[in-house]
Amino acid sequence: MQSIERAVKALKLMANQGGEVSVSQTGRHLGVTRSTASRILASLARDGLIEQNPATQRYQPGILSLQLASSFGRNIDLVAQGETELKRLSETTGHTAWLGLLSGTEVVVLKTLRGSFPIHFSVEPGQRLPAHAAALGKALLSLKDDAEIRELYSVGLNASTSRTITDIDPLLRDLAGVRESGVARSHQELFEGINAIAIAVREAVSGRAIALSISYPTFALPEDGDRPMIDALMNCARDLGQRVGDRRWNRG
Amino acid sequence: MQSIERAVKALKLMANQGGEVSVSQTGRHLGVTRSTASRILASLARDGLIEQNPATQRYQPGILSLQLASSFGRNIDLVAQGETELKRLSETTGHTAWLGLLSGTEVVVLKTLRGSFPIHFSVEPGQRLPAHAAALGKALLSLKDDAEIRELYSVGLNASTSRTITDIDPLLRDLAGVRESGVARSHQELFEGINAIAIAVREAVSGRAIALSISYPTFALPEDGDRPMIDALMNCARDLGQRVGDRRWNRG
DNA sequence: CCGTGTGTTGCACATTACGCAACATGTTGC
DNA sequence: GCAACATGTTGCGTAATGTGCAACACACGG
Repeated sequence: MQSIERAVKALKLMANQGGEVSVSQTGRHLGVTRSTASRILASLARDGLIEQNPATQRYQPGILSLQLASSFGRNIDLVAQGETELKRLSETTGHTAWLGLLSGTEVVVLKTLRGSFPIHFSVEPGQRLPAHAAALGKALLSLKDDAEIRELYSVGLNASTSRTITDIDPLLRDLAGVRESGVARSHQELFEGINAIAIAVREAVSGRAIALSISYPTFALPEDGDRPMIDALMNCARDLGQRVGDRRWNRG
Repeated sequence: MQSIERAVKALKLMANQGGEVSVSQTGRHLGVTRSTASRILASLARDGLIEQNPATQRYQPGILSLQLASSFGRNIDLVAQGETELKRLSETTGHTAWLGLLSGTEVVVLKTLRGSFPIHFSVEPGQRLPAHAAALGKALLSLKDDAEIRELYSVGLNASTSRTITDIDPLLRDLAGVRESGVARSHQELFEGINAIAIAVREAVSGRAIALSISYPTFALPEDGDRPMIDALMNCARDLGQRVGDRRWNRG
């Protein structure tokens, strides 16, 4: 169904462009004339999925897009259960708990929940982070095999901070460590002054995976290490895994 | 563009059905055969706007829908400014601050922010509430004239609690009061044990409107009335209105 | 084991979306 | 102030595209 697929591609472009596209831009991206692009966007706007900014004439997400997104995950057991786990995680550790899933080389943040700690950092749900720089992302990448990861990163790795891993081989070594220890870390690799730890949980039947994570300011790292936080994280991940049937937790 | 409009209608159905639709159901709703419905949904799923639940074979919102929604409002001044206002509102009053806009007879909740008060109640962003029962909704309805409101509610008013206004004439009287005082109230009309106050702000050029609101447990209503909360709310609404050019605040 | 419900795929037809061109409306540069 | 350009929208004729029908595959229940 050509026109619908073009329409969805236009929406994807919109999401990638920070929520605003022009007709011409869309036409170029889709390889169609401006007339077609105009008609596609007008059709999408007809029921409020997107809307045209009267000032700029550009198109942006509409109310319907919000309503759609609000029911995301409601019928996905892993996500619904994961969201309840977040509360426990932020309460026991006192830091910000994150939930995310992988989309290409990016992590989509589904939800964040701040803890009692006064310093707090997070992003809006729906935002994307480079997977190779985020703990969430590395936890999820570690579920894939090296060949697939090389394929994903054939275009290269962008740096977010001076500590970001920017070559594929060090990344694969890091991920091997993640598989062994079961925990992914990012120490200021995504944001200066922010550390994070993460664990992925996979649903047995569907193969779908999400990751739970804790982020905290680098200066708040305890003298005796992050072991307590990791234990809290592991408890949550294990409970979630048992409920959705992750094999890794169903051994003993 | 027929097929795209059908596709958007399918998405709308999905949002109304709590995030899951079957092919047959969609076909019936659109007045097309199952084959067409199947092709429409498959096309929407191709780039991840929706996805098919492998267990139930039904379709549900996909990752792309989240990404779209996350950029909603980023290019709408009124919404962006309103979100920053929420913080001040929840901090000064200690209660939960809400931001919403009208869609038909429903309020779409854009964002909520809890205050310091230990009891807290809210819904997820993107969720919809019946406008005639919510303070947010009544504030927004009060911007319309009676004829239009009668038209909107020609189907009738559903009750959410025993205190919900269920007839059009009392609603119009209530809204007349809102226009006069500038503040909309809902005392347990939407949820038992929850009160709320709200003020709408309109953008001068586009005519777009949002509402700011505070909700609090009924038992927490101070002896001396809700005047302090209303003042806080009015301050925020006034500041927001001045920044986006609401005429009501530009007199003196 | 049959009956019913569901989701998907070929196929032939004609409905529908396409590019082209033209128009309207800014926006930029001299 | 007037070109020169860029952008968004609308008719129109053509042909590509989406449509219903029918058949198939599969799951479920009696």
